[in-house]
Amino acid sequence: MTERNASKAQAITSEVRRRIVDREWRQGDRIPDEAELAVEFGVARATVNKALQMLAEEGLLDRKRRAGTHVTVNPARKATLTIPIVREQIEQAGMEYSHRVVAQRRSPLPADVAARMALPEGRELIHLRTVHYGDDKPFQAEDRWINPAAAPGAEAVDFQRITANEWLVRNFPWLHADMAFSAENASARDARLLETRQGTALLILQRTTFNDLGAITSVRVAFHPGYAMIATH
Amino acid sequence: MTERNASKAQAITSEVRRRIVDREWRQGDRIPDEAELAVEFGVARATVNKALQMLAEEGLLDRKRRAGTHVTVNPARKATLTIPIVREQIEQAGMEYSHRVVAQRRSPLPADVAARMALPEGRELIHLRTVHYGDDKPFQAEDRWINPAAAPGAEAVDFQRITANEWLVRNFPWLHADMAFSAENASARDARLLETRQGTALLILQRTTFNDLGAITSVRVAFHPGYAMIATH
DNA sequence: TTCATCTCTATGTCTAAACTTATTTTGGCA
DNA sequence: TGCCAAAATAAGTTTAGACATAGAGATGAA
Repeated sequence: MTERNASKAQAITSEVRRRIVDREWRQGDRIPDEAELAVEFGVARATVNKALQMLAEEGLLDRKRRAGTHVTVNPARKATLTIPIVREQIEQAGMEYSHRVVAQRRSPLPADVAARMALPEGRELIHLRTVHYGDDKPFQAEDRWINPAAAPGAEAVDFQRITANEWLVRNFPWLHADMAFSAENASARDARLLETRQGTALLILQRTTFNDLGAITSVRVAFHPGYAMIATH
Repeated sequence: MTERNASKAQAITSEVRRRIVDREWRQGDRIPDEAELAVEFGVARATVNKALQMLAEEGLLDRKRRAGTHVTVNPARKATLTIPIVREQIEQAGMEYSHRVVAQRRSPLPADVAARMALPEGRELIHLRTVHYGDDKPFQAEDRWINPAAAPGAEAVDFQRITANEWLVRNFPWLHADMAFSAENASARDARLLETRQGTALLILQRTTFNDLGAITSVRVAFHPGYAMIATH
């Protein structure tokens, strides 16, 4: 057993992980079944089940009824990204947060955003452009569309006082989200808002969220040059 | 209850999620404790516990002993990214996969990579540059360092036949990984390998993996222009 | 042979009950 | 009033046992 101060299930995941990493159990091998491991570790089968399910979710094990549990051959591993709230992220970095609403109006939806939101092109939504600053240096520029049909009350909010993201996240939890990372050369507008040169490579995060009434919001976030989105596993 | 054909725990997560989305339970509200919900749903407390733990992991609920379960106020939601194996990704898109090893040699570790791998600068590792193609169009260019101390046998592998990623992933499961996404303007080399123009914005994935012997490999992947990394939740 | 059907097995799920533990609440004491 | 210790509480974990079910393998019919 590897761990000391954890739950039994945790200790079992650690030990199984160790056996895989140390290649006692090779990729593709079938490992002993739950009942056997329960005996080996001196715990109930439910405990082994919990441990192995965790490792299966992690992508280290493949489990199938009747076929048993195998060490994954080609572990296409997963990473969890936490998308923080900008203000919290900036404040955690010890900087002073501020933001500026560059534009706020009702506008007809352009085709690309309409497709992402599964709404008809030309529908009038709230269109918002905001720049977020850390210690007065541009941190990210967001271009957001908000659907009042799925987020009633949005028209009445003063987004100078509370950021759209915070207001939405606090009031309209979503059921489903699409997300994509890409890179773009800064447009003239991006460059102006982020105080950089046109053409600079920017990390772009495009995210659309949905609840049972449809798309809530779709946002394109352009991060300041050099920004890296970190994930650890 | 919302779901029909799922487990009881699943049905409970759906129903609780619905109550939150429909704002029957508002952000910050304390929800009934496990015992009460168990009675309401007519299941054992363990089943409610499982359901609520799932929602807590998702970031929708905050749970504390004695204090009870609350709807998260500022859900900084998580997204799971699956980092696929290039070849599988290309083949799944219906394209024909091929790759070319541009360079393979032992070289002294530069400072930035050394820092990421927690190895001394100047240590001689295997350095590999590979381009992966889909239907003969460049898909990604990778610049990889492999530590034979953590991945014994790496020197003897013919990386023309099997890609480094596949060989490593199949033979050396990792315990820990660091990952970062960023954007860079294509260098002259990037541009040549990806058959694009210098300065084009490229999505860069930087990943370092570790096992109990230390850093296994550190790789910088430059995707072809326009590539987007997708996550759904 | 090939296909359909049956059987069996390892995982999936649930339950009731017990015990553990973090944390809040309280109540007593100074 | 302020502080500390004790009690209470809600979640965390485990257990033994049961039943459900996917799906691999065996069996048998065509």
